[in-house]
Amino acid sequence: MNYEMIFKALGEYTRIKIIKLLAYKAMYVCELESVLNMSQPRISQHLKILKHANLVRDEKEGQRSVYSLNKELIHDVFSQFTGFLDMPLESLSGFEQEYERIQRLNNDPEVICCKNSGDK
Amino acid sequence: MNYEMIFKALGEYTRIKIIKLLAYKAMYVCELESVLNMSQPRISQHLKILKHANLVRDEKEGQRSVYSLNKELIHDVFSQFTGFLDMPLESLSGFEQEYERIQRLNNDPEVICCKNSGDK
DNA sequence: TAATAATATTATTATACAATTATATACCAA
DNA sequence: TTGGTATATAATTGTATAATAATATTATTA
Repeated sequence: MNYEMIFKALGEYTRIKIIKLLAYKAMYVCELESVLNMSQPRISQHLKILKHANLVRDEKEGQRSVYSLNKELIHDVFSQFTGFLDMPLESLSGFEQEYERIQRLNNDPEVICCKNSGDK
Repeated sequence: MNYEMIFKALGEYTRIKIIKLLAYKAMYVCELESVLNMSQPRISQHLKILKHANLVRDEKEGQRSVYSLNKELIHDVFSQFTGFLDMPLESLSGFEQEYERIQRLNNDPEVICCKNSGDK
């Protein structure tokens, strides 16, 4: 689960509006266009970003595309990120070096940083 | 609750690392600096963004600052955003025009968009 | 098959963001 | 009160992102 990509996709006003509308109901691009009163390329490009983050799905219907919200992913990313924060550091891939450096800090705070009185 | 600001703050790799470390324990800037092995201004600037989003708090301790994670906000933003998605459109401030345009679409699909056969 | 509709993609431009370097501020200790 | 430590801010540069305008692609229909 790529938190950075998903939160980045969520962190933009136009995309939040699109997500909210798709939460209401699945829509064609042209419907989003009229409802949001925004240009078609603008909508399409934001939909592309949301799709890459797996936040929406699309289905071809002739010449149209119906976009729908992937609510499960939103639920999952929230619960998994909460779990990620609660997980012990030493068991997290991607934090090996950080965990090592924290251990070194715990053992010998003077050497690494905060030269004066290493205890808070 | 400013979803855009909060999700944007969450959507960056360095900040995710900082958040994870602060979830482990509150830390000084200089500790984050050594643990993440990143420059001090880089850390400080990301902390500033996180603080503006209310994701972290800081407390002065002499010349140092202890930063700690605001876990409640993370929990709140997740649950409130889920609620936001489930909320009926008509009761949402900021979606008045969109709601109106959707109603118009429902009444007369031909006029607004998707010229050919307005039903999916 | 020509014309149009719906969507996607590309090019361009302007703005936002991240990282670095340099500097400033505040606190502490000798 | 001088020197050093911890943090913050400012200036700069490079990259990423968003919006628009223009074009391409695909499906539909006349």
